[in-house]
Amino acid sequence: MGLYGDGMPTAPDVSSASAGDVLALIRSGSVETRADIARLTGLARSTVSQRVDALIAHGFVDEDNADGGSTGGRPPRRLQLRTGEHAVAGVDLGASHCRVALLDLTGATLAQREDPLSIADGPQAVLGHVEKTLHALLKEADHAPQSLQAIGVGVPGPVEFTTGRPVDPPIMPGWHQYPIPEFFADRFGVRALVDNDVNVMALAEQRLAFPETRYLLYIKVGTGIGCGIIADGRLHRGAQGSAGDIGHIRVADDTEPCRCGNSGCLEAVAGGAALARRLAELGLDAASGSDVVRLVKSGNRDAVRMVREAGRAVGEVLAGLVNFFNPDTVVVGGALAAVHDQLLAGVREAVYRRSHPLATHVLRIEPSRTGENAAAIGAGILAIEHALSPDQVDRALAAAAG
Amino acid sequence: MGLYGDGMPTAPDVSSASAGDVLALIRSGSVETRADIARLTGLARSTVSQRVDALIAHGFVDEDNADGGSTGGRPPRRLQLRTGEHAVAGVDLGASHCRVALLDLTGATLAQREDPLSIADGPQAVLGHVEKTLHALLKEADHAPQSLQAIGVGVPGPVEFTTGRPVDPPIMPGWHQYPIPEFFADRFGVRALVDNDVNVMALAEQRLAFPETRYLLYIKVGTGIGCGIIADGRLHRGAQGSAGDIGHIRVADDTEPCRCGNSGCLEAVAGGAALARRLAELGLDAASGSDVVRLVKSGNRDAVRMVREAGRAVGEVLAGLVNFFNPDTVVVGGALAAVHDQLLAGVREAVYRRSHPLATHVLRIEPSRTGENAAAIGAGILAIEHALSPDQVDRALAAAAG
DNA sequence: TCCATCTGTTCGGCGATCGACCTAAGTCAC
DNA sequence: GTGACTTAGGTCGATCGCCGAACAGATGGA
Repeated sequence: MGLYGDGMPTAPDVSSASAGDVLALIRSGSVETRADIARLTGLARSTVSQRVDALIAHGFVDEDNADGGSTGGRPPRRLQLRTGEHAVAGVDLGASHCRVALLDLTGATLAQREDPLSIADGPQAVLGHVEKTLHALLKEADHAPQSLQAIGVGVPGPVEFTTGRPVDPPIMPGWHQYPIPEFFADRFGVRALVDNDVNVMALAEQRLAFPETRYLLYIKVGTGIGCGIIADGRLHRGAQGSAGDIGHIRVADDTEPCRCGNSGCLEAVAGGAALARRLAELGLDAASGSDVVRLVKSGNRDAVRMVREAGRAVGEVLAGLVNFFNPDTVVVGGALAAVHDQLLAGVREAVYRRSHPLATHVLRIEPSRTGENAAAIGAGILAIEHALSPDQVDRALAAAAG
Repeated sequence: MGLYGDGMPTAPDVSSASAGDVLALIRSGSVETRADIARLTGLARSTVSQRVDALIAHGFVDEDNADGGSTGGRPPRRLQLRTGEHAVAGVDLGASHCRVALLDLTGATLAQREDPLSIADGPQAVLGHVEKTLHALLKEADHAPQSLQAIGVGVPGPVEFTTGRPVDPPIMPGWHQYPIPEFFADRFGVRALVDNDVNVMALAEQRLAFPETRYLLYIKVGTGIGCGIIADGRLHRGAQGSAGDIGHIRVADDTEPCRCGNSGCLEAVAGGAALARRLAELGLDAASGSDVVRLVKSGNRDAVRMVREAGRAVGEVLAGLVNFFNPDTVVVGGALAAVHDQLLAGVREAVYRRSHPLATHVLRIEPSRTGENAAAIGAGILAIEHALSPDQVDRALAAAAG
């Protein structure tokens, strides 16, 4: 079973399966041999072979000739996603860093690199850097540029997903309406999918760590606070693509002023920047969320208390979202999740106190299991799922045939 | 253009369209003639005719022979959903009422009836009443029982949609895990779809009043407060089917005790029952939400002020949900929406103060446009969309052919 | 060694779809 | 009016894709 094991967003459709659908079945791990496919889809074995042959001919599938696991008859030949030539890129653009990862089609990392880079330098500079880095990674992994199938990009601001353009991103001056997909189409000739960074982190978390869940919230507690939403196995982006913007939801009973002009915003109460500022006011050496983490790890009482209270504030808001959205899994990530003992205790405490029993009955609240390149991998997953979508695969086969 | 005019949840898929898909196109209003279908799907005109002929033969489609609207050539024959023999039922079970509506396949009401009936009488008594009522309505509308295609049911509590069974419904004693679909399958031989009443009201509102929107929240402010969620044109039910349960989200700065054991719950602050109780404490004659409405309409100052404040409380919570979910339309309905001038003013005030500009930029907050039988119609729509789903239609044609 | 069992391939048959051709039924220019 | 033009829809042979039966391959077990 591969990375996308049993828990594809939805079990691929089964009736009158096209070649692309067959590939989805193989990729999902629900079938391993031609005979499996015939049994599951109801297609004739001859038809299945035809589909599989086409997939093999175009390099989508590999046949593992050896080892069958016979059950008293001719041993089957195992099929699996071919990971040879193809690759995708996942790009994680942060406020002050840029991470680029080259992944094979199973999601495994072939090569990756992180550099400090200010997003405020603007699209030309930042994307130019990505372009150079990606070429370097392709060389490092010994892949031809043509092997690149698609590119996923996570950016720290709201994006109109269908066009891949940032819309009024607060911390990305110069990026408003910049056509990121066109930039990559011109350079690499492939489709680029652009999404909010928290969204792609949620995607990575669901696909890699919780493949069996279909309703997941990923809360990122870093400098600010955001939320990625997986509904029915797919990313929920909302009407304008700004869904999950929970940093300015008001926390009950708090009047902390926020840079947005309101007061009591979750971000102003529990965001890493706010905690650092308040610790600095106490005379401690803290300028950012990572300083807060350092202080907590060193056992500083004020920092521990503050993070715990931040967890409660997050939990207070989250309790409402759990009632509203009814997820089965909540994942807490971001820089502050590095001290998740303290943070999660506060979150759990508040959620279980305020949410309905029906909603919390099977609810899991867990720390993020994906590492620091979650965003890059999530962006890569976006690219993989585009490149291997049944539609896309069928188009590729039809184009090659015609 | 029919009830489901331009704004079906998603434009029906177009590639290699089956007969069911063709029907979906006709129903959505995106095509009106055979030639339209051929143009839109890319199918050969002969194939289209074959599909349409089958649909006509089985009574799904009618051909409007007259009037074409020629554009210089032979005038086309218009196609439309046949509303002749078929019908569906929509059942709205409330705490103390039962409404049954008989609808044709466009969603038009053929006959309907409402009776006072306590849901606490239990499933046998209540569903027995529905059965009798439905037979009476079929007779009234001069329809044979076999013309019934499906039944939709809205109940005032959480439901596991796939099985149609209520789960721990607080105000429905005796209904926990009761197999409602089986009851109707035994009596009428058709599929019954059971959902929460607020969900079906949201569905009715979206399909009838806001067909072009895909992300809608329907807030019902009645005795309690609940929310129906339309995401990407479909009902969002969450992991356990309890999504939208916003009555016990905490309102900032309020410590009103709630029957759930917590304090400051939205329902305890702004629910009709809570308002009535507080008005009664002021010496006014108020026992329920309808009394509150009466007092507001008669111009009672305390009642007006209280409803306005309730609107603010709803808006306070809604502001957070808008940031999180990013809908393009919010509809406020329920008994208290009868005085929506006061209620909506409070809601809008709070939402526009607390929500992000990006999320509120194109956000509409409007009173419900559907009347008091919204739930019954919404339940009926659930039934219609099941009966006319491409899968279901294809199955029906295949069964008749075989 | 031979049979049962399971996998995968080959190939003829069949049904669905296509598309060329034809008829129907209107508009428009003159 | 009349005929050219345009668009809608039907008819029918050709074609393509899928099915399924027969066959070949490859193993375990009697």
